[in-house]
Amino acid sequence: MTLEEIARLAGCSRSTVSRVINHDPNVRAETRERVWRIIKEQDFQPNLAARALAGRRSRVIGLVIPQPLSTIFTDPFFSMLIHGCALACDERGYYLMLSLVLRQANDTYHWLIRARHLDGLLLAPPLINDPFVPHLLDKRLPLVMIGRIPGRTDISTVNIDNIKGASLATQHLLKLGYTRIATITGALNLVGALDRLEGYLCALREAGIEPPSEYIQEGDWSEASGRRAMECLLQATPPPEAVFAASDSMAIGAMKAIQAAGLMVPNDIAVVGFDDMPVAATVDPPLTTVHHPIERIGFLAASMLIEKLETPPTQASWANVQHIVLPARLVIRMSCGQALRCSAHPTDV
Amino acid sequence: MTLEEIARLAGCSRSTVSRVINHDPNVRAETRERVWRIIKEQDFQPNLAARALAGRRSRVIGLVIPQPLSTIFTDPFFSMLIHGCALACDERGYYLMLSLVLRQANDTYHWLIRARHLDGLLLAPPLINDPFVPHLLDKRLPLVMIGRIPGRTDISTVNIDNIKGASLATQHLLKLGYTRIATITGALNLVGALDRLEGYLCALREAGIEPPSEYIQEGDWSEASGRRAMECLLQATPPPEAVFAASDSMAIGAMKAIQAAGLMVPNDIAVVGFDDMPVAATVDPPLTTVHHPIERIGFLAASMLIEKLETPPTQASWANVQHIVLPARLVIRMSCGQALRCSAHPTDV
DNA sequence: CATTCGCCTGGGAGCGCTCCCAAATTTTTT
DNA sequence: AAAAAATTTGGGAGCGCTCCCAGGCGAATG
Repeated sequence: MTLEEIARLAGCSRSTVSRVINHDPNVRAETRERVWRIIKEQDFQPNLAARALAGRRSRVIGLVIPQPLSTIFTDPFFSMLIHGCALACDERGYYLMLSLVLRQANDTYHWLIRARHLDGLLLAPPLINDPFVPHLLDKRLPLVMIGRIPGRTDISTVNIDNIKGASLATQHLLKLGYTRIATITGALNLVGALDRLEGYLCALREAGIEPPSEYIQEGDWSEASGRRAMECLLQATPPPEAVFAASDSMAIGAMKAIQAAGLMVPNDIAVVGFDDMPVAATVDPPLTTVHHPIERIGFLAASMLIEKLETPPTQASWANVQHIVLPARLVIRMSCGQALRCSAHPTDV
Repeated sequence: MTLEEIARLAGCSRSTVSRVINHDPNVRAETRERVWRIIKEQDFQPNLAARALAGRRSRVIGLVIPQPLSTIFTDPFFSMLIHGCALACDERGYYLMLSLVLRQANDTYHWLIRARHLDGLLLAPPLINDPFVPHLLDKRLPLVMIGRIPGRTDISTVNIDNIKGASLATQHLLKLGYTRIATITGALNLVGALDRLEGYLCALREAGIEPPSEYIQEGDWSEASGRRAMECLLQATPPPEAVFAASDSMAIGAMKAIQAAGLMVPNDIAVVGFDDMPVAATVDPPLTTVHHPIERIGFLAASMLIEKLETPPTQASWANVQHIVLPARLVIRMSCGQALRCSAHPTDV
């Protein structure tokens, strides 16, 4: 089944059918309807390879997550991100290709791009100074970054306001009266982790507090690392009264360490997380955290990229760089100790 | 950069370059080398869309995992499976497309297949009586199943011997002297879970033991479900001395339930898992389990599919159905209590 | 030495679309 | 009513490959 055959059945030409499929407005309403009816009737799908070859675009966009497969497929963060991207692609008739990094990242993407298989790229937060990014830009491949990249304003980005979010969380702890506030950071070779650390520091300094260096522990986003970091924090003298963890997983790890030490959250030590992942609401006690609309970010990034792809490069393409920064919002639950300071129910270790 | 240009640089014709790229033996060695050199020099990649259009195949195979995204991206099982498939594809110059099920599965795949975007499909274990499978077969799309599908021998499969594996695990517990052996099954709408249950039952019956129905608890593969199931088992009178869990996650959940009840593994209750995921070796106590070479299974399934695709359909295609069943192997660690019955070190709850 | 056979090589004919221009049709204007 | 303008339609020319057939060349054969 081809365009030509549909055209024959509809009593018009190949070109008209093509116009209908591509939503070209220059088709008489009546003709359009007739053609659509035949297309539906025959359950016709245009051949993607032919479209790609003739139209010089594949309608496939790649999502690159510079992390090992085992991380991508274990952290629900990525599941949500991918879901958001996939939804946007679906809505606009694009295909999302997860670029699975097996060999050298450079090679693989380079390959796909050169083979004209990819129209554009979504790039999840790369490591700081990732050599891959300049490599991609040189190719002038349409690119949207999820997360910001310091020192470059020529790449479109979608991001949450990490600094503000971390600030909000820390300020909330300050407001509750805690002064010995520690933090467990994410992996510090990621901009997001640095930003959250900065937000934490800013909030404390604004309150005139300079945290001792032992109050700043580096994690790697995982629950296990949160647990280890908290174990270190418990050794500090004096130990902190509250902890801001840069991710919910780490916050949960920290809570487990606290509970394993025979202490209680939030009565003995308050904990605040970041990301507001689904688990945050169901752990015990429910975790106070900063909401991070990951799925929405993925959706926006993919939409932005598709928009770019479909806008003819009339204006200088360097000019239409956009930066979307979504506001962070604090979700107050029990783990920070607000109303709960006297009514906590014991946890079931 | 096109075939034609490479040909010009190499002083030969488009056809010859095409032959070189496609490893056609009918090219003089000297010419072949010269052409390869130019290709490397120019960093040339043939246009995929053109190849797909002219060659009537896309070199893209789809991997369908009939599970919600959140499951796929959370269970390391799938990460390993995907990795295996991706490696095989990479090796043979194919692309793996994860088919993300957003809307109706039927629709999405139907779509991709009709648009000639997919040459073949890898299908991870579908639910029993999944209406999707017959749908796919009607299309005569090359298909390889990971896991078996009862009552159909016309689909190629790659699988581990689940029945034998579960038997081995149960027999091992019997050999250690346990007689009150319970099981935590996987989700029973999956063939794999049924097979593992069957293996467990067979082993017990061979030993002349008929387990009471309360010794058989259904889980859903998750750690949480293992924990819940174990809590039920602990209520049984008399409680079991040993538990065979149909997955490592559930086994770990069970161990946590046992430890939370103030009992010890394996001294009070022995636990055996299934899958031998990386965590199995690192939990405390290390988990005795059945090795499941998931990555290898993915690799084999993808290789088999590609083989099918590249074999011209000379012989009746219905005839070349293959079933690979990999043997299961027991990995004995500490959690079953073997040597450990008197030397267990306490766990750090 | 002419003939046959094998091995290489070149080029034509598409694959099923999109893009573009020109022709046909309709609508608006004078 | 004819002319001009706007709208709608048709078909040619590719996109960059693969497939196939025909032709060139040298070695083996009679």
